[in-house]
Amino acid sequence: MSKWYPKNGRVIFHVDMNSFYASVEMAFNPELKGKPLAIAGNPEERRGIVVTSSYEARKFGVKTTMPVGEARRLCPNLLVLKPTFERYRTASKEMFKILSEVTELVQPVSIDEGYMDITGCAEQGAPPEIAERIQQKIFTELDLPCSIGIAPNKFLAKMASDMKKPMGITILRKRDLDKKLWPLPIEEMYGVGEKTALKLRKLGVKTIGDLAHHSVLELKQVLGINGERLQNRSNGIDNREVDPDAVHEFKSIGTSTTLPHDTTDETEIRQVLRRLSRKVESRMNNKKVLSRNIQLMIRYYDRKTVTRSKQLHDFIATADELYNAALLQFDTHWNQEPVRLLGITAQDLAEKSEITQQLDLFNYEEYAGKEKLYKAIDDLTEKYGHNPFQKINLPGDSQVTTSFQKDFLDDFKK
DNA sequence: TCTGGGGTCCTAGGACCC
DNA sequence: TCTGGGGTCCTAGGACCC
Repeated sequence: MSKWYPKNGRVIFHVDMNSFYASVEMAFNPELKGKPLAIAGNPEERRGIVVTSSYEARKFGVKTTMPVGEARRLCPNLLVLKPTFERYRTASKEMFKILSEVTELVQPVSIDEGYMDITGCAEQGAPPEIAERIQQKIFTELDLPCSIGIAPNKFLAKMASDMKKPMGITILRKRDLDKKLWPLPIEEMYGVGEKTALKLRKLGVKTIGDLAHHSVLELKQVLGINGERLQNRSNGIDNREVDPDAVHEFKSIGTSTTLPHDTTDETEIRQVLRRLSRKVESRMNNKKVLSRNIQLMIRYYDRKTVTRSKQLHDFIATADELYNAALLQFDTHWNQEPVRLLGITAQDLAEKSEITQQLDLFNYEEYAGKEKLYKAIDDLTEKYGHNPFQKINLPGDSQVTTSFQKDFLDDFKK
């Protein structure tokens, strides 16, 4: 047992669902099983790229991000379904529930993958046995295949889960690096994308092993701090912890849409911005957050993309406020060329409850029962769709309390 | 056949302050 | 007459991931 649970080390799992969206659709409709299937948007709306495909489709060369037209050409019998995110979210929740039964140290990283730290799970058996049980449970209860990587840290676990698919379980120990990790082409390393791979190739780095043994000085010159980090990873060094709370600490909420056709029509553009604002508003409401920095993204007909953001004086959350902030950015920065995509992202987020507590800065304790006050504010927020008090929440704010707010607070004075 | 939509992290320059 | 060094905030954009 000590062989599996070292005194000075960790045992990390990376659980990766195999072709998740396609597998969920197959679980939902078993008639799809065994058939070449792709999940993709609507080509008429220019959203027609493959998001996920079944292994049967992959045999024909169908790949993620491939336009549907090309996928159909490669695989004439391809079945194409639009994504049904509700199903995926439900399946995802069930999957993570199964992981949580093993340990609470589960960190979801996306809808279909997550890390687990099972260092303290010795009494549940050896790691490969635990992995096997998890895999079987997800398969029998949810009808979904997954691969699991077992390693002493996140990076190696991630690389391991990729090595055998579908339904693989792969152990990657430090002593296996030279045989299992280092021979892989540099492009397959997690964290190395197109640009970085190109730079590394220029340095003569062709494999992960080359990276592990390259001059760190040169790597830092070309890639900055990332060069050193990537080299550490390639040598199996990664101290990042499995953080179950990370999933709650989101930093931005954004939405974007590719227009059915490029446009310079400002009426149309405003309508789209309205729609995006409402969507961001509703997602912010769900997460009970406010934002103080709104970013507008414009992608032009030639795919050139600009982002323009602005730090605001107040925290905002309503669709109107989001729209106004986004429109201001648009009017200021649009270069009159045809627009292909628009996006609005709320950044610099803060929890509503924390902002409400800033009322304390204004010594509103003088008002009867804080809890009662907060309750009343919540009721008003519910009624109006936004917190009518947010404008007085920040110190140094030139905006004064409105008469409505004054009256309200006066009502609460003893 | 042209390339979606959701994110995170990092860098770099300018403004501003001490 | 010629300007250091450190720090933070803001903005824009790049790279990467699923």
